[in-house]
Amino acid sequence: MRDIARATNLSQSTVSRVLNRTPTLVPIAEETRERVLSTAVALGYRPNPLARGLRGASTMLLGLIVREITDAFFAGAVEAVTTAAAKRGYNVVLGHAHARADEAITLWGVLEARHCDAILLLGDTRDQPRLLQDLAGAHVPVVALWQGAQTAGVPSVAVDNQAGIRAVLDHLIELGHRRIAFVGGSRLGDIKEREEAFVQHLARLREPLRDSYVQHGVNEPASAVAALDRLLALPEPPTAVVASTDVLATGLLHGAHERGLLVPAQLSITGFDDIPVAAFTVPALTTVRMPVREMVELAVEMALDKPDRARDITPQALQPKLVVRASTGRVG
Amino acid sequence: MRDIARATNLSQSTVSRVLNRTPTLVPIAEETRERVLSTAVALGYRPNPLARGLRGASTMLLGLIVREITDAFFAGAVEAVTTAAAKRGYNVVLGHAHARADEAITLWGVLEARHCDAILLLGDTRDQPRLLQDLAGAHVPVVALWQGAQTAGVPSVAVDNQAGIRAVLDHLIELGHRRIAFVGGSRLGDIKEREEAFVQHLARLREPLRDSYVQHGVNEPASAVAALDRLLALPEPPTAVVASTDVLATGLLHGAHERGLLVPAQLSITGFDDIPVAAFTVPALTTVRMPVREMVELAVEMALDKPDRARDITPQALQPKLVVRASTGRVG
DNA sequence: GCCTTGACTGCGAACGTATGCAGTAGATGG
DNA sequence: CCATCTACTGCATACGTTCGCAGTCAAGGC
Repeated sequence: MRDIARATNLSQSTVSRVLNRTPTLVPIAEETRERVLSTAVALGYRPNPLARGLRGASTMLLGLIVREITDAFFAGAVEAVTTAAAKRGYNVVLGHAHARADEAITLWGVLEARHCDAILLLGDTRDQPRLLQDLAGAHVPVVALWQGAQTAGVPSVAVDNQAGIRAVLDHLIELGHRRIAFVGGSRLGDIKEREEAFVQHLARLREPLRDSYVQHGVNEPASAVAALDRLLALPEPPTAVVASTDVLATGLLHGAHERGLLVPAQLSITGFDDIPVAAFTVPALTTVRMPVREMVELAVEMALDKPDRARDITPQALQPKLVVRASTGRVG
Repeated sequence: MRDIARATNLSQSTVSRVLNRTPTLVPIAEETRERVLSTAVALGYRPNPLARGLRGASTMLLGLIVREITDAFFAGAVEAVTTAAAKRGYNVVLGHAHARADEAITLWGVLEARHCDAILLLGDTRDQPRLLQDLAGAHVPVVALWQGAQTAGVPSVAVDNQAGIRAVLDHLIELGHRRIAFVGGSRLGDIKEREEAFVQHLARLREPLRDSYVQHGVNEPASAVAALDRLLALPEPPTAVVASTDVLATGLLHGAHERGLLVPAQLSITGFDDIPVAAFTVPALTTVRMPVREMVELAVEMALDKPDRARDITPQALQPKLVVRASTGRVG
């Protein structure tokens, strides 16, 4: 920038004012503006975000803490975030928490130190109350995604898990299923909400919930395989299994095939999220499509475009949509 | 930092020297050091990376340009990178190129402007010669991963694609297959090397390569399904298909199932990469395991620990390993 | 012709850190 | 007792910006 000032015989401050097209208190001559801009281009000027941030201005950095990036669903979400951020000229600083909340806290500190303009939190971290506490007292807008609906203190964007589960259950009931089991990945956030929605909706439909029909584990295919084994060992094994995520559903499909069960003839399986691979499993997975892009867009908008109002907004949960494919069929 | 200086009645410069445990020219009294450190902790001091970078020092930022983060394989790689970077106290700035090389160029500029200490390039970008040109003239160490072996100008870490393909082919031949086809995702980098290795090794084994037995597309399951259709329509359809990636193999499994083909009884399918879901497809996928962590660790080491020597190093390609699962069987 | 006004532009101080160089003690040797 | 050396510590500046404030110059009103 100093080079530009020298080349144009102007002061460095004037150059700064021109380049920021800022709604400045003082006016700038049109001729000067053009002269500066052209020489800026000629000299290949690139602003230094470090110096800008140092002065307290925007760093154009969006912090992103993601709990488990290996998860296909979150990978897609990260993509959506980078896209939405890039659209606004922002860069994304990625923090990976390895599913360990204490690391998330560390990351949090790091990102704050980096003066990110906003921070997005992907995936549930409510098992770590201290993190949310820190977050609430932060001087950077924070928006949480996929933490479940009732996140206290932190603005969040959620999906209507109840509606999704209702759609899945109605679909299975309509196909004649009565023995429907649930496989959850953990007891956190969205997963927990889906489990509760499962139990509640079954009760509302006056369908019995049998013993041990709700299984837990971690959100990995292997865990689903183990849960399936437990379900099949029951005196009255289920004819349909609702998985709380597509990742688990993938494990169920695999487990069923390994044990010689035909899907959907002998066992119907549903997922949740509609990750890209869900359309290409064997058989293709009936699941609930998550409006990832919409949710991310909304979150980024909240975080960057109207950060001051973010705290007040409690957006209604966005609506998911049932996608029927080949992994569900009439009870056999 | 100034607060610490005030609290300890020392100058800010001394505090800086202590906190950086720098091999300083001038010595520092042990007592002072401890006094500074304790008050630093007490005041909850956090260094400001912006200011540090401004002064020309390290920003502790690792730039990461990834071509397609939705790809399950790259998602795993990103995880490995964040882990390796965190181990060294580095943060990762994520750039997503959306498979568009021109965006990668933009990102490149952005990351350079952010004064990243090093930049990692994930996935092939050799279709954009200008990018590599810029990279070669960069004043930041750049290391490329999964660009194929013969990357000119830029230090890179590669996998021995030939060895992987040889292992797959030997395995299939041993199972009695003679009609073996190949499905590639594109004609770039690793994929291209795998295709070439396929053709070469078949020739070395004196096995005929039939017409149209090498199919192309993009690296998505749907593309593999289309390729499979073309292969099955041939007068002599293959008994085994080698996919250049697990993502494509997933599509092949899906396509085969949809068309009523039993895997592996009627058709054997192999992948490449061993993405996490490969062990849980239906049936479980025979594939080639990519040493992702080792490769990433090596790349990060090259980029951060010995950047000056990075340009000279031409690491031998790391060795992949055949993983036999259930998607391959004796020719039926 | 002088003063006011308005339209610009430049000056200079911050932001938080790193570091060369100059200072200031106390210790030690002559 | 003075000079010299050593072991520290402080001063000052630079890094590339932003922005409040002061300065300059021409035009216009009286």
